[in-house]
Amino acid sequence: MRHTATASAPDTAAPATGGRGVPLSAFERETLAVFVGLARAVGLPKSYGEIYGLLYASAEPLNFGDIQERLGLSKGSVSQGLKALRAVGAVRLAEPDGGRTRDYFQPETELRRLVGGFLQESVRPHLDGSDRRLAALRTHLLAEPGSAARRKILQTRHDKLVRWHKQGRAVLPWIEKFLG
Amino acid sequence: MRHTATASAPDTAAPATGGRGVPLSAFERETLAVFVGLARAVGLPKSYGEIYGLLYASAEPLNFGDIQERLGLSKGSVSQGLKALRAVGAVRLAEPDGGRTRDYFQPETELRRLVGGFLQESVRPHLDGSDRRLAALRTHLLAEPGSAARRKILQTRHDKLVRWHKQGRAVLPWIEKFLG
DNA sequence: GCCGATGTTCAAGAAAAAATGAACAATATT
DNA sequence: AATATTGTTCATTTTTTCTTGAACATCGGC
Repeated sequence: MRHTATASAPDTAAPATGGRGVPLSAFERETLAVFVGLARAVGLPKSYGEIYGLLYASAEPLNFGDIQERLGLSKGSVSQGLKALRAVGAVRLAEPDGGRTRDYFQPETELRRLVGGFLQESVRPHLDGSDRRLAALRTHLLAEPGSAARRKILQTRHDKLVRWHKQGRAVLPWIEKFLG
Repeated sequence: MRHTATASAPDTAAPATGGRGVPLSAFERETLAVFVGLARAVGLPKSYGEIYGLLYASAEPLNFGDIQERLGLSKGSVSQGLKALRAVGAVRLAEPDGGRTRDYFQPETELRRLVGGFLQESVRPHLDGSDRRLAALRTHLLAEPGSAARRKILQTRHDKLVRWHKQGRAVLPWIEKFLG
């Protein structure tokens, strides 16, 4: 970490992006932008993208305080962001180096792991959730009123939906392999 | 459409989900739920999922008024939703049948087209946007200060990022083919 | 065992996204 | 052409999501 200025900071007009410590270089800012965009595209909060981006643009591991200072984020955001990013395997602890007492963080830079973690943590659950819904659907379909023809069509639709689901599941491992 | 009750409706306490016309059947509600979930997972508004879901659960094509009534959505939402869904190729016009004057809508039910349209309309643009960013990054990287070792690391990171990008692009057509 | 330094949790505030509705356009009907 | 019907646009309101900050844990050193 750079120095104090943690709780005693006189609220020095925190600019849009960028904390009070060492300001971000052009390289860093652009890298952040890339990952913020990516995060949003994937439905993650901007701050997560910033955190990952900062780590990615950093040759050395950073600790909690570094991240907070340089990005000008609240402790809460940094804490939650790191937690989530670690959960999907996008961020890891650096090996505990000798004298250091605080945890230092590094980005996972292998695309395969990154995507794998994301699919595992974010996509799978969705698929599983739908599984239950689809089962329920099958039941309700039987109770659906209407002509035989109508029923037939809905039947077909439902079958297709189930098939989609299976295909969806099937592509995942495939994608991972492709990126390996 | 069913009947009047358009502008003259006495604001009959519109329930959470469900309009004033024919209420949704269990089958329809569950189907909606599936697609609302899917929409959210993909970053689309809930209402888009509802619209597509309703069409999907419908054996016959529906028109603007049908959709608005059954879902209890505002005209604005239905209009925008249909527009967006048509833009990604998820919804199509039913062939103009004889006497009908209004447009009737149908869901696209081929997974390949659906996903293809989405990738084309939503993912591609993101990739293209990043392309420019990455170019800028390369420039800034040269201006980045620090030791040779540090520069080397950042260089590597950046190269990896560019490679990811290429791989990302490469998987897309592949996914489409897989779902064909 | 107490203190200080680090981190976490979560209620409340801020920001972003989506839905609404009313004014406006377009199209069909008479 | 006038009018009624259908659909679009967009400023405003509502809802959802993200961020903040302060109270509360945890851990290491003394």
